[in-house]
Amino acid sequence: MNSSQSDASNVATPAAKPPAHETVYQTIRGQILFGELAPGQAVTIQGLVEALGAGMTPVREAIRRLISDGALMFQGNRRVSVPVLDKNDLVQLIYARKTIECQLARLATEQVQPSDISALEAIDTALDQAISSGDVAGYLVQNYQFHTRLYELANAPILSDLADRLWLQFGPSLRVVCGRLGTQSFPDRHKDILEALRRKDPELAALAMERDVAQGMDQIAQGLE
Amino acid sequence: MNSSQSDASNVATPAAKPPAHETVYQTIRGQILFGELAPGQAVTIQGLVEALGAGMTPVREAIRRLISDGALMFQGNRRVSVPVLDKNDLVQLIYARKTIECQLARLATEQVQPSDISALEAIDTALDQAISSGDVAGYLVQNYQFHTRLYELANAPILSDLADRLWLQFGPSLRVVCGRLGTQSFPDRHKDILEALRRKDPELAALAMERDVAQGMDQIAQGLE
DNA sequence: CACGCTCTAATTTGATCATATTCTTGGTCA
DNA sequence: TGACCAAGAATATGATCAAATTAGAGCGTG
Repeated sequence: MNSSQSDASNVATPAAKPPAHETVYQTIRGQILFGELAPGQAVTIQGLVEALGAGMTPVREAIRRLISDGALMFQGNRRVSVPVLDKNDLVQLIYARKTIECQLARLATEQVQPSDISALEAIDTALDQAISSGDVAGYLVQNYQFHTRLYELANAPILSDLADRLWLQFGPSLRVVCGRLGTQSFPDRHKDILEALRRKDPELAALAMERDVAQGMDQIAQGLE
Repeated sequence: MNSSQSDASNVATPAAKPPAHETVYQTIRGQILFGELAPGQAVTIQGLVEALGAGMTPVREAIRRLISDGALMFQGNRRVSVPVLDKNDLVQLIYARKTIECQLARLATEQVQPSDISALEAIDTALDQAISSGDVAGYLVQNYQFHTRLYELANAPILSDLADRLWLQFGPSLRVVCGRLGTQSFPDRHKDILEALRRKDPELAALAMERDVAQGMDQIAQGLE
């Protein structure tokens, strides 16, 4: 009868430890968005089991989720790899991002509070610092954070999920491009988005978002040669 | 020598039996789209294990995929259920369906072949028969088939995946509505889509698709009271 | 004689299952 | 009413089976 656990865990556990498969999922997801996994790279279950020190079942479940997300690809035989985008994929992603994320920007504008704007400004400041210091990984994280936080404001979980899915698909390619070009050439469209939020002008926000999306996807397109 | 399998199995096995988790996934997916699972219904792993006669691991993986698809919902504690749509969800689904599926209709129109139109007409005929005979399940299947086949023509896998995801989310609710109202009140917009395909007019196809989507989603909206 | 091809064996990896552990829940008793 | 307890379900592990890729040896040919 060890009291180490039962203590105060009855009514409300403040942070009921996340299941292993969730932790594994978030870890791999982060690696795909920001980190080690590059387009075309093969992903093995047993490799992840050893790398993450997790069991086999949680890793398998996480991989299934990521395949469903479009973040990983099931290669017909039993191989799994990070997808490589072609021109056609990119055109589709551009269309989807523009329609979905512009709408999220509109919805967010209608509901935004001053405190929300402050939080986004803080992220944008961190983003600027990452750019000026050439911190590619930091840039990617802050950029993703900015969009994610903005979309949370829209109170539109279904559209936000769709946007997340899209980010997982172009994330690896964006990382490769940024790794090649560095952070020097990013005019910051987020200032325009923030200005639109302050004015509470949905169409202006959508326009700024469209430019931001176009710019980011252009980077990737150039990276494809 | 039976040529069913061994023939030419060196280079490319034509139908190398799908893994169990794939089979289970497709089965549950079908049940969500057309069948037994209603919005709000609880789904247990062990229940599916017994119902499908499958092992536990494949069922778990299939459920993770379906949760990622938005077809099932993870209820915080370890419970899983079929999501219930509210008004806000429906508004988002309508926007996403219109933008994604209209674009798919445009792309399909640009690439459609006469044989493709014939195949779609055959599906539409079967759909009409299902409507006139009051076969709700048949209507749902043929309707889904019509859209899926059309989207395959667009040669846009990323957008098609997004559309599939959306269908999985409103599928259960559509089924409930159809079960209540029967099949009598469905003016068939597919004829307009087929006409646009024959004329190779992308914008006309997009318009017809928008009407079809609006009509279907309207049914669900009325079902929500 | 050397180069290349194919068939086979071994290793690596994925798929599945049986089982132990942990957590939620509903009932029961003080 | 509140807390404890038991039952059932989900999570997680490791082992086992099956499939596929790779490496290597043997054979044939230029």
